[in-house]
Amino acid sequence: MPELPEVQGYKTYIDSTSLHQRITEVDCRDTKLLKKPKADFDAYLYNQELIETQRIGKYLFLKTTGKKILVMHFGMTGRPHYYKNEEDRPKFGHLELSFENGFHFAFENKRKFGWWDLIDSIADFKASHKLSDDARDLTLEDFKQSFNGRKTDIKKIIMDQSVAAGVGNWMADEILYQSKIHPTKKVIEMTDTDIKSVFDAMKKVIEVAIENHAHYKDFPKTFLMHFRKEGATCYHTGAQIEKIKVGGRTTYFSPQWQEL
DNA sequence: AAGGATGTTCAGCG
DNA sequence: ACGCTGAACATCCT
Repeated sequence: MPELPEVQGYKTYIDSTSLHQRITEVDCRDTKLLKKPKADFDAYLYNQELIETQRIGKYLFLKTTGKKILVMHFGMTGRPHYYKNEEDRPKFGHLELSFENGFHFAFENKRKFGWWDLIDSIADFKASHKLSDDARDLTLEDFKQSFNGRKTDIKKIIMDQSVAAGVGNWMADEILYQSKIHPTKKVIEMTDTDIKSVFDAMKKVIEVAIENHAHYKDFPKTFLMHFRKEGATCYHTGAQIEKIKVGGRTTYFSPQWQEL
């Protein structure tokens, strides 16, 4: 689930539930999800408050009253869940912060690909992870710049977090469907017009998805998400959606709509 | 019930 | 040094 629009929703959710409350406990059911020793999380979070969040791509940074910034990545199956009663703790809430008001912030993570870390600087983190500006804020100039010297498929490029932070597998398919570009189109063969249409589609997909709270069923009828499965019917051409692998990732596209 | 999964990282190769 | 590929990661869901 969590690509840029989902994580944006998580940010809004956390902002409206979990800020400005003293942390009374840091609970960890599986230390593999922590990039630093559990003792560090206790030392830097206990008795502190979350004060502000910032999202870059799929990463969420939580500034605290303490000396460190808490970073979360939701992996493939993560989401936050704020609750009060112990019986409501989610089954896969492997990490959790408890607050003075008796509520808990659970970090649900079914497949355990998500993690927490503690860092000093968002700018340093962004640089060391080679993250581009968040795709929502990215300029066409920077986007186009990233294509220089690359010889691979367009889908791989837009999923590259150093090109457009926040774009993941479903968004990449949606963006290419909206821009009528074939996922294995080599970027070196793309015209400026092609690149701009991908860029514009990316912006559109991001905003539409955020407006609809990443709830795919509410997306416009013309969005691939409604028929993003093998053999489903393309809204525009009536042809069958095809499934292929691009850069190791399952990819859905509409053959006549997105011609090579 | 085996295979696939919306992500990231890293080793290995050219 | 850089870009690309494929595997690994841990585990649940279909």
